[in-house]
Amino acid sequence: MLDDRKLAVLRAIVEDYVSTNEPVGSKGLVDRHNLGVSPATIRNDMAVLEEQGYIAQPHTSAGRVPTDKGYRLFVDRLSTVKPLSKAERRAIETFLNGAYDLDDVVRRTVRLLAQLTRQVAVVQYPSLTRSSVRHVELVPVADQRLLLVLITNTGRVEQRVIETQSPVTEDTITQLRALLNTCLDGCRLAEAPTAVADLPDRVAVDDRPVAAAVLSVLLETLVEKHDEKVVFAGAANLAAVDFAQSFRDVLEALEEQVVLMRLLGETGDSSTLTVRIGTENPHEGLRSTSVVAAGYGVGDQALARLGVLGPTRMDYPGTMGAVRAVARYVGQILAGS
Amino acid sequence: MLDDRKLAVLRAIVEDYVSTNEPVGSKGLVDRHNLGVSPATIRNDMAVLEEQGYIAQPHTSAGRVPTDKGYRLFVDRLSTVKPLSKAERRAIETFLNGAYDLDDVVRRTVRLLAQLTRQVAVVQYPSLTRSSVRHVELVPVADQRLLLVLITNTGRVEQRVIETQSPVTEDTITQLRALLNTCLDGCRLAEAPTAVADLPDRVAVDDRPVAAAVLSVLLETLVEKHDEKVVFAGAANLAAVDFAQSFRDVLEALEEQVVLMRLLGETGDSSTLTVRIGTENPHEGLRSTSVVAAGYGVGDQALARLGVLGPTRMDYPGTMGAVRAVARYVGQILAGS
DNA sequence: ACTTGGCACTCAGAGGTAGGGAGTGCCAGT
DNA sequence: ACTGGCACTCCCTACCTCTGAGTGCCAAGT
Repeated sequence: MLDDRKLAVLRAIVEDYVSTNEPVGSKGLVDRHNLGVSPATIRNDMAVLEEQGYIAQPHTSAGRVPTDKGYRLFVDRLSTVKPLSKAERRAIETFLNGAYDLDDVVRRTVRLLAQLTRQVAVVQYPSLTRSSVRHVELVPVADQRLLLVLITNTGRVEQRVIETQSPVTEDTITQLRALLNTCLDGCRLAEAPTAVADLPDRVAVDDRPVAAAVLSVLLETLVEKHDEKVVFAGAANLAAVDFAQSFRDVLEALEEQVVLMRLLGETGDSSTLTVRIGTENPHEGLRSTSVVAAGYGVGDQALARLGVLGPTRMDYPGTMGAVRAVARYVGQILAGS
Repeated sequence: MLDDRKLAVLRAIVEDYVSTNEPVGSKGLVDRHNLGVSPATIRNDMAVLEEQGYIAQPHTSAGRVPTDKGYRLFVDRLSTVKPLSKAERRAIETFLNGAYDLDDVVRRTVRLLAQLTRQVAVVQYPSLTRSSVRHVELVPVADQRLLLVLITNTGRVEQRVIETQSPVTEDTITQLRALLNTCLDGCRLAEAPTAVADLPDRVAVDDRPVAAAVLSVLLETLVEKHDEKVVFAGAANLAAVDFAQSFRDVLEALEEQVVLMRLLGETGDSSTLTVRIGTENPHEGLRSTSVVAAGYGVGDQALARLGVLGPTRMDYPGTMGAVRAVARYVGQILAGS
């Protein structure tokens, strides 16, 4: 269907269009790439590519522009992920090594990624459910108020206030704390609810109301999937682009946690790059954007995802290289801390 | 210098320009406001106002537009803060009451403020230094690694990892924890460093290296002023405005923590509204924006600030009302939790 | 069967021009 | 001190033309 030269032409069109942001014509193509044939021949190829839906004309008598389908083919078969330069690698290292807690790691990562790609970077906090309990802490903060602190092996710390019906003694707290930790230590968060289900039964009758209150808050914390935090940075880079739709839509989408989550896609294996181009995108307002995302995590288990959002007209090889490199490096950082 | 009518004219100009976004002329002015005089008279007044620098013409034969100086006068002497409607008050309550921890309070506040004003909202996390210690927790997370958790009376939780030279026993941790809490309980963070200065001297010789490590991390956490977190939301609302400079500049400024901090101004008394108009602004890229900010906190002590950023052409009375109301309400929420 | 040069055709964008209209400043009269 | 009248300015829009890049197609060449 598409011989080698036609593919080469498509690749050339994508590359030129990405770098110039102008519809590319047959003449310019043969000038810039040595294709060994005349413009007229290229025109024929282009006609075929257009018929098949890989490229399109903004209007008659203009050059061609890749369609989403064209970019898709380019990404799948015509490009290779571009490894980062030494300088870029070093930048990643120095930038991320200074981080001192999870919050800081995420903040730095998202800024780094935005800077590297000159686009909008999106980073999801390591998922709670896939990680495991490192420690549970129960702290009295007032007469009838406790603070529950949950620390996971990814360094994430969750806190919730618990209101109790009656004052709680120091002893009860100590007992509960010990109980919680024996039940939960090292436990996968996904399995935690069952591990603590019988908590109220294991304390003195007087303490049961308190235990129940603690339990309910704990469960709430554990199942809080929708709370998976996502942050973004580099919105300013959007200004450089002119989108099909107003980029108000894009900004609005970015401020919606839920949309952002879905944008990155399902958490799958680590280090698998996902590319979602234009209309492949779930969200209405992001029809003219593409997303390059990857999972990251400790070992080969992905804890969460991170990625980049930009115009469909994007340097895919470069962006993919940056995303992959950053994802790997963040994984290492998390494993080491 | 400026008689009452001239002031009324200026007020009318500001109001009209804010609502229509078009230079306002003498004819329209007398039509929409009953000033009781003819356009020609108004023209004379406008000439004076222009000469004094309160208004300007974009070009000859166009209407007048308020200058920064004009807005300043308007804010200082010609307008009153507009109280919110009942519906808006209720919205604030329902929106903020569901919050379950500090993070959530801040997140909700910033979104609420953005929605109410249809502009960019900026909220600073309650400052550490002004609040006091509610509890310190020390948790072993690995052989040679401790987690220090600091809980303040504003509900803020700070965590830091501590690396120790050698393994630490459970006993040592318990002792240190108790010691820290007796030293620090209820202590103002500003005074905390002196309160714990002698920590290493109060433990057994063997434990001193550990105590020193803990102490240094704790001090680090306490003095970490530059880390004052600031968040913003509602960037999408910027799209509706056309700025003098590219709004890339504005977005870039918003993503800089430092700039954002300075934007809100010095933390002063609670509930004092600060308005900074156009060039009064410290930052280069924000010369065509105004900031309305207020302190918020528990009681009359301001812990931090929050505010709104928008075009100089802004509904000042309404914005000021919203900022003031939200600041007060957040203060209540913090006090009650 | 593919490639090529030639050629007529199309159409977006740049640049130029004219007319309308909103607004002003000034002046003389009340 | 205010007002109506009037000449003037100049932005904005609509309309025009013209240029040039790019195309599709065809007939000839390999």
